[in-house]
Amino acid sequence: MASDLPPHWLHPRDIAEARAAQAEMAARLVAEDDLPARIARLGGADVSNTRFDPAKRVHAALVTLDAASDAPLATATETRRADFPYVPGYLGFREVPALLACWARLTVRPDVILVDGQGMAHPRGLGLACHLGVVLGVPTIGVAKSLLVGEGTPGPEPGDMAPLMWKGHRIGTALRTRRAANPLYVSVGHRVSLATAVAIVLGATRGRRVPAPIRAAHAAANAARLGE
DNA sequence: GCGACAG
DNA sequence: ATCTTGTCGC
Repeated sequence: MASDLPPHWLHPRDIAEARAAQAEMAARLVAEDDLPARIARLGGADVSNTRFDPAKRVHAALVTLDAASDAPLATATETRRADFPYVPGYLGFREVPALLACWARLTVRPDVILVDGQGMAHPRGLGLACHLGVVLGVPTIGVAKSLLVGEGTPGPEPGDMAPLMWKGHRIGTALRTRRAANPLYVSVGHRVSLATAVAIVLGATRGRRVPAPIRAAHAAANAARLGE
């Protein structure tokens, strides 16, 4: 399993090496639909950090929810020392390792994972969601609460959207999921088209700004940090 | 050279 | 990401 993964994804020595690894992963990225026609289970991924922690720990969480009821079907968390610092544009190298550990122990696997971070709406088209998706070979969607690059402002009503543009090309969709709340920035992660990604996110929102799978993952990651 | 900058 | 209560608005 780990044998056919890019050689540098785990511990790049420096930014230049990380960039090269992203280029390798970008070459494997699939931006078209290649997932079940009917999504029965939705996954959520998130990582929380401990402020001023000398051990530099990260607390990752992966959850699987029943797509129709939002009922939790499985949860896995992993706490470990971050082996890579937070550098805008290279978040995957900091968070993916712990998320892989979660995936290994997740008893019920989702059809697609909603990731708290950018997908292709990234300087080199390889945000956290793409990174996780390519390494796992699983469909993923990037759902960010703020921008890394690009611009686009949707109308005020839930469901309103605007193309997320950057340097003359479309990299995602700025989506209003709740009135009077900042938009969400949805982009392709892996094996999902942008249109499908947006439809899935909207379908998991239900009146709240952040879709249920990510809210659940966020709660699980915080529990892991505050608990033991 | 000066900002901007997911989590 | 994290530090933090009440408060304004739909």
